[in-house]
Amino acid sequence: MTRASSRRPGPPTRTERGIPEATVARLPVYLRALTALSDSGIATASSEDLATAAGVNSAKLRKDLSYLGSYGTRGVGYDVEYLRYQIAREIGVTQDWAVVIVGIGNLGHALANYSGFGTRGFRIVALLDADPKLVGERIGDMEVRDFAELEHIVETDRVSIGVITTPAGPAQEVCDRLVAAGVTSILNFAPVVLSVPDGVDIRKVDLSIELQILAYHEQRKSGEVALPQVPELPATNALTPDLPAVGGGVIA
Amino acid sequence: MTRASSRRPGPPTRTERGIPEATVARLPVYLRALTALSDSGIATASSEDLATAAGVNSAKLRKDLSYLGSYGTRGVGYDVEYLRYQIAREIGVTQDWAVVIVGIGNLGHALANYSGFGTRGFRIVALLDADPKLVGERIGDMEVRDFAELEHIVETDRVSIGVITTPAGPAQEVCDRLVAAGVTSILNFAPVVLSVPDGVDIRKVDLSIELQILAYHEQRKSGEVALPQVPELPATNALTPDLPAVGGGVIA
DNA sequence: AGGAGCTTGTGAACGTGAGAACAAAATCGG
DNA sequence: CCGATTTTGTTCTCACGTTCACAAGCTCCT
Repeated sequence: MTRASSRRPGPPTRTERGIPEATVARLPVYLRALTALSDSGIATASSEDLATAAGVNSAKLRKDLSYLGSYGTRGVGYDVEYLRYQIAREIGVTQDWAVVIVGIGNLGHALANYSGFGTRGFRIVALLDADPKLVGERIGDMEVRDFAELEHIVETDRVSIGVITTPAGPAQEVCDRLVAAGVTSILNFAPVVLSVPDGVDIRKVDLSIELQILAYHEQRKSGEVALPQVPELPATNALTPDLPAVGGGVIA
Repeated sequence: MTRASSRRPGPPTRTERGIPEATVARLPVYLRALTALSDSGIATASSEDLATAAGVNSAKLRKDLSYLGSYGTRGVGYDVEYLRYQIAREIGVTQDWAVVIVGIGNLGHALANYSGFGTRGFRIVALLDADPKLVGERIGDMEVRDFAELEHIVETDRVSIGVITTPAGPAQEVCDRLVAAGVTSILNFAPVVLSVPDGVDIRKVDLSIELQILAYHEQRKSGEVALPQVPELPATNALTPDLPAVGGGVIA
């Protein structure tokens, strides 16, 4: 090889204020486990204890925690309260995040009623829907407001997180409006791929995809035998004689 | 080294009826994209078209599809209907999977009403709850039945997939009952880590974890400045002076 | 004070996944 | 019938994530 690629030469640059994404995704699980231990009156826990409570293996847990700093004590373990606070701070749930929910159908209803929104650290500031028949309806101690008020609400309440629980159809438009209004994190429950500009984070929760993944594994459990493998690709191009129908509807 | 470990010596054993997990998780997305294209009357699509519709890059899509077989035509692309059928067959949604939903609170209600359960291939055969006040209530064209009927229903309707939408408390017990009754795939919405024996697949959908992941990234967007890093670990062991409260409640 | 016994934090090996790049194969125009 | 063009399928390389294994460090007991 002649020339070194454009890699930075210095040290491995570990922890350059960068926690691996896989670790970030597990921190909330650890936080929940610590809360449960704390509620049980347990003051100290080893990585083994914590790992069991969180459903991971202890080496992974230790490595994950090591990205945050050295919060344990060798020979002893971790102080539950202290570690809990450190993780909460790292995630950012020591402060309050304002959240809007757009689309008050069945799912939107369910989320609006979700006590405390599952976790402290998040505060629903508005339930929005474009349907005039829904506007004004009371859910818990909140009232459904018109989607047109979005921009005003986002600015006033400094909303940075939006939850989309509309059907697939209007989801992209709702998403664009949210982004234009200044929302920079979106949790999408609608069964579509949303596109957002750089700088906006988006996460997807999709029931039917989860079910299909389960079905895939289920399929090769029961049988264990080979499936009716590849029914031979038709001659060349005269495809689609009459394949069995599958799926259908935009919300497939 | 003296003795070779118990690794099979043969060829790389590629595609020994094993599709990478990351690919399996994307197949449902491709299926949905193909359905959308099909509904738009598009008969043929290139990997580029498909990748755009699915929100991935085209090299990844081609590699994913290659695990299923050679279903494309070089210089042309993929036949939408044909590929859709092949993916559906691979996932297993060409057959019908019987599903029970346990826990008919807000979320259970929402899922029960979810038209067609999002995708063909899944059929809700029962809504179960242990609360006598809920039993007998009609939701859509179904009636809530007593959780005690679980074993009978699972056997009669050959249920292999269970959805848990109870609160965190009873979730593990419900899970154990499902497994004992013969359910081998579980989709868990309760905010707890469930333990299941080998051979049972479990997937988790967790709103508060998703929100916390968004919060983490949001936190280092707005500031971009360093956080009030590590407030110095207290002397040695006299921890927990009075850290700010965070979280709380078992369902944290 | 010193050694035994735990438990953390981390270096190194391994496995999986992503993306670039290209050869193989099909169509189409002349 | 042949070469240009298009697009797939696949190989190769790199980055990321997981797991093992062990040295460093803390506590407790003698």
